Amino acid sequence: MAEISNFIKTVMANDLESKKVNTIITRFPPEPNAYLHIGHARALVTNFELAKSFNGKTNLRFDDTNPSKEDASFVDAIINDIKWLGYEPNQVLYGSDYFEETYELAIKLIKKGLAYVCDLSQQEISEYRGTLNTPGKHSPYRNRSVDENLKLFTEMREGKFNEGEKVLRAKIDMSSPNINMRDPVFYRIMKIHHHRQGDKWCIFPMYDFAHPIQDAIEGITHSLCSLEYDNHRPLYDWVVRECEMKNVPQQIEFGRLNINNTIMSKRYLRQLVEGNIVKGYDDPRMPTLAGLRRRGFTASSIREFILATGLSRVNSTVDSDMLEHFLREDLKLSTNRIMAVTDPIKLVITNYEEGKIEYLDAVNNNENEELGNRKIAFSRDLYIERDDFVLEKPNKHYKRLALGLEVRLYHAYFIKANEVKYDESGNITEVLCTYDPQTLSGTGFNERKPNGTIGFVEANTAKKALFNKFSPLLDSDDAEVHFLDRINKDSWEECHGFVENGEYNPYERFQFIRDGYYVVDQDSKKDNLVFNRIVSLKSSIKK
RNA sequence: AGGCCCAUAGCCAAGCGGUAAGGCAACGGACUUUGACUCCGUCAUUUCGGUUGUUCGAAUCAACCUGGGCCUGCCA
Repeated sequence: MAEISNFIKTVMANDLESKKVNTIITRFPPEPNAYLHIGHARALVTNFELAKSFNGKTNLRFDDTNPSKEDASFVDAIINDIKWLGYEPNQVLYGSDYFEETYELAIKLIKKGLAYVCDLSQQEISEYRGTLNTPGKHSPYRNRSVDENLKLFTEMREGKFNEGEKVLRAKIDMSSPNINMRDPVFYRIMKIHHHRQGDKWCIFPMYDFAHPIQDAIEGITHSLCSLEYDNHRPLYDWVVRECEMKNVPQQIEFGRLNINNTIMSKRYLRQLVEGNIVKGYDDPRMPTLAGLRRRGFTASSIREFILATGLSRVNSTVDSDMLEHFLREDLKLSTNRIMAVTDPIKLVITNYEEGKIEYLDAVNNNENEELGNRKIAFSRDLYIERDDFVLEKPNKHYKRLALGLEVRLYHAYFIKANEVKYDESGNITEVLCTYDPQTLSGTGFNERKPNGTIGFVEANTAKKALFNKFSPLLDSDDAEVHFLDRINKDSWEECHGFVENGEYNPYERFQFIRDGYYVVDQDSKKDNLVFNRIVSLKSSIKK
């Protein structure tokens, strides 16, 4: 098991030391407006693993302070993904459940003279705020009396004003070089139904006010977030201090995780789903946890990937090879390896008895005897992968079949290619071979070395299968305009092939000997894109 | 440009004043019932973005420079 990044551990350890505390509580605060994707997994795994390593706990808290963007439909999916990843939240909480306390704290700030109701329009607030280079100026409403603010704020809550008419603002410093400190808005009016609170509220706290309060109320010791909240930390601390919260959480920022050639933006993922380019957030092409799960990724491989990849105060873009590496690592001992041919070419063993089918012993996994053996069919008529055959051996590294060469058929015999048949257009339709019965796998035959080992499937018994060659969703650098177009065209190639007719359980993972292909199960009742297998061995083809 | 943050190999990432961990990728080779796996080897010394400085000693400290990121929502 990999360990959590030193960067965060060190920060944490120092902090614990100075506070004389010996346990921590973290929280994972998704906004319920999308599915979790592999990028979120960094925060997710980090929060949970960190708590675990300090003997602490992690709360799941839905950050639902803006009802215009959120709805309940993502809540279950998020909980499900977290559990699938192997984590059990200490509590499942909702930011909106603290609205009453949050409101009381706003009153407290007003009484302390640190918050005021402002009548400026949105645009005016923006103008008064100043720019990066020039200080802002005070709102004309900044010096309202405590009593007047109290009255107005109460009326805001009672719904006496329209959206946009008034907001509650903190009174901090309009000339601060940190624009977040220039009297930030803490409450706005939104006459919208909230998925959890119903119509109880028409004023909603902003993230900057609500989040630190929620953390403090829950006793969160360390509030991890991404780099862009760095500028908000002074405000976070201000809120905790001025609200006189007993618990003082520490905000720690770290970089986001990206994976190359993978599109991670919520906006684009939403477009894919809503535009019906993919079949939902759990489509195997999606980088969501649900999509990766259907693509065959294991929870443990994702956890290990996140831990191994580390984190720091830099947004990182990790090679997708790394993700696949950890999947292979996880599957290599635990899965059966069955054979399949994605782009078939007929292979006939001319010296094998016509009409006979024999069943050979095949090891399910060379590295894990416990997985046992299975029987695979073998006969005169086989299919092999089209690019496992070439007329002439091109170089010394070529370890597949060519005319005149002998290779091993995996789990079976040595065969030698003697002749090729063509169709009218000159395409190869059939390779004629002879086999050597002495060379059966497992018999210890070692008088000759074959020019490699290739996979095959017995033609009469094989199951037809539809494969998709998966290419990851395109790079986020690509121009927006071409975005959907490209995904549609290039990310999904189908091909018809065969899988050996084994007794494997269709819902069990196995490794398949070609990299980058996924089996499509057409028989599924649900839809015809059920990916129940992961294809994870490293590329067996080198050009 | 005002403020803050960041910079170690193709990609991640340790290191926190004592002479550059590890992983992925790549490349040699051995082995092999997949070219996988495993094993062995290679892969930052005009070296840590650059330049100056402090120091017996600097990736680590300081200053400046360069490059990148974030911030002017009643989003989170």
